Amino acid sequence: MKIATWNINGVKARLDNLRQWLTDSQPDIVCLQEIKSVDEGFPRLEIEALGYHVETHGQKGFNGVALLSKIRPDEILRGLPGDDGDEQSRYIEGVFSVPRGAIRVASIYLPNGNPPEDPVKYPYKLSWMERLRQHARNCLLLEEPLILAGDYNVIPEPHDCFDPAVWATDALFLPETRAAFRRLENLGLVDAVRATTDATKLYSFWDYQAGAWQKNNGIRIDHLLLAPEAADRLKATAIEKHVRAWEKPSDHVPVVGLFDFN
DNA sequence: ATGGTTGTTTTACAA
Repeated sequence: MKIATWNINGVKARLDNLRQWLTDSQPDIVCLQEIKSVDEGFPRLEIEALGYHVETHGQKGFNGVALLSKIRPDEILRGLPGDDGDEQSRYIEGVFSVPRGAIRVASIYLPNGNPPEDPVKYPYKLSWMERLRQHARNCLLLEEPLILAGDYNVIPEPHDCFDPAVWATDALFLPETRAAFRRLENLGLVDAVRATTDATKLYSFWDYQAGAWQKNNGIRIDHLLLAPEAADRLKATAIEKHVRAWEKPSDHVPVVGLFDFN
């Protein structure tokens, strides 16, 4: 079973790319971020025509997440628990039946947090990460395959970016950000890409500006974090970076995990 | 070299 995460930076602007990629890559479950659309604006019919079930948690103009799946989910949770006042659409979770039980898959768009000196943005990022940790801790009690996939807006380690000095004061790489990400991992969650390769210069995002793609000036911020029950089933991962060279690309590329749940 | 780009029912802001 192929499970992917992709920040598409606007589903309407990226519809041709999304259709091409779904047709080529044939993922079973796709976690999308930054659909930048309300639920009614999502190109549902076009995606359903390719054989996918569509669940969205949209928002006008910004943010917005979705789950596309070849099999229909049994349950859907919209919004990250822990703050009823949070208006931002950054979390959707689905439960899917597999031969030996059920898997739980979340699409996560973790707050960017920049600029870090902003009185609201960076504290919001850190509190959102703590809410995610609390929710993940509860999910782990179920002892089922859990896959938390998305744009974490976190560069976990210096070798996950082209030039650590450039990112030293950025909300994606500040020590407090990385520590919060480690607290999440320390629950027992495994970074799928790092579990399957020692390769360096693996990136999932290249800025549109200053020729970042051409210079391979990228960062790795899109991650699949796996509960032990999912990590035990992980066979391979891939970062589908060829998509970044397409016409009108997103600044992120799909990151996929291949699992055997049979 | 203090630049550069993309998306959004935009005309500012987020990334």
